[in-house]
Amino acid sequence: MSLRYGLLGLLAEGPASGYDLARRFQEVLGQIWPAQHPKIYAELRRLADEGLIEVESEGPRRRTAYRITGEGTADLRRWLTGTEVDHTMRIQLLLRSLFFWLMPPQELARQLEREAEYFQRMAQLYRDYAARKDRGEFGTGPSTQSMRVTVEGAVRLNEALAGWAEWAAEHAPEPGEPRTK
Amino acid sequence: MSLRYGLLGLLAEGPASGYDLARRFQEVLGQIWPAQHPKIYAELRRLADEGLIEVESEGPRRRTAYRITGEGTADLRRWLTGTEVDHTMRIQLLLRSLFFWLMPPQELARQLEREAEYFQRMAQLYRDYAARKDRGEFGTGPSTQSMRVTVEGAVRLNEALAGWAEWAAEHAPEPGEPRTK
DNA sequence: AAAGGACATGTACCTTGGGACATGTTAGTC
DNA sequence: GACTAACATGTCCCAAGGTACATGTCCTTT
Repeated sequence: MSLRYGLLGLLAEGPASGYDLARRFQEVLGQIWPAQHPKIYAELRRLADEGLIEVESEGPRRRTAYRITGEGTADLRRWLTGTEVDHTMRIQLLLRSLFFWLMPPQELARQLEREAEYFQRMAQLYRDYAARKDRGEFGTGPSTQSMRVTVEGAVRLNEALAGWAEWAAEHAPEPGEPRTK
Repeated sequence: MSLRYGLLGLLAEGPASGYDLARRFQEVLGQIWPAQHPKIYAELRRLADEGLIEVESEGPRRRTAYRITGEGTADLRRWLTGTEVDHTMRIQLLLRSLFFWLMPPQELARQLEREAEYFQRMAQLYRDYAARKDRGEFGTGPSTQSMRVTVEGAVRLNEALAGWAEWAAEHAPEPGEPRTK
């Protein structure tokens, strides 16, 4: 249901087409909550069928922009305030880290370095985003303030993982042999 | 494929039954990489069919313990060193945070407080785990050292999210109205 | 002796997510 | 006038994940 409410939430900021929404998912939520366009278009049709959104305008190239309805807003608010937050994370690298002891030390060192770089890069990307936001580049309305909070979360998450990858490189486990027999 | 390699990796530490594996997934990986028992038993059968694991022993109550084979070890190592790490996260709370501006301020404050508590609690849980590990309660072998690294990651992640939730409460967005029309 | 709880494994179904493939349009540029 | 990039929407199928339901065993406690 998260994709559904993600779309509804983005539409609460203003009308948008499936293409717009796919781009915004990619930009802000690429790492946090990825969504492919086929799923987005399908969900939009379902939302429209249920009356939670409606067609706002039709443009060139079959572009169809939607707008959230009163019912849609109510449903979204119910989700936000009335349902439990799902705390599952699925961080594949952390799963892999359980098995670092099976990797050749050199290979492990190389991988951890690359990972640290990756998370540093992502953190910087979100920090830049936050700076632009703080300069007022995206306006100062409520939804922009919300976005700022989200971006802060992304920065902190990536920083934490970057720091961890560096720590892990220093605390790398000794290589070992599996108990095959 | 992650569940598959998660199981293979846990079996590399020593023989275990589906029930054991389900418990260990729950204990260490509950938050990081959840796995339900139906999926685990199904995957174990597939792994056995492919010769990556084999039956080690059969006990009371149909208990069937598996052991990893040489092929299984090779396959696991190929995964660890030869495939790209998947960086997607799917943190639902961060998705929700984009829409905090649609929540009544009081409700939002309450939710953020609960979330901060939750992440603090989880961080503490993993810190305790780390402390027991450092005291040598689980041995000192390579796989235990690996586990220590994983636990450190879990601690840092939860601390980061707890800190963020507190920060978010102080930087909560003004409530706003969606553009229904 | 009964009952409850932990042990142990499974089937079935439904939802979600990801990737491949397909198609056509409009605007800009060389 | 031809080409290319970005715009824009979709179908189809497979893989992965979650939940409900089902079944039976062994041990401990009352």
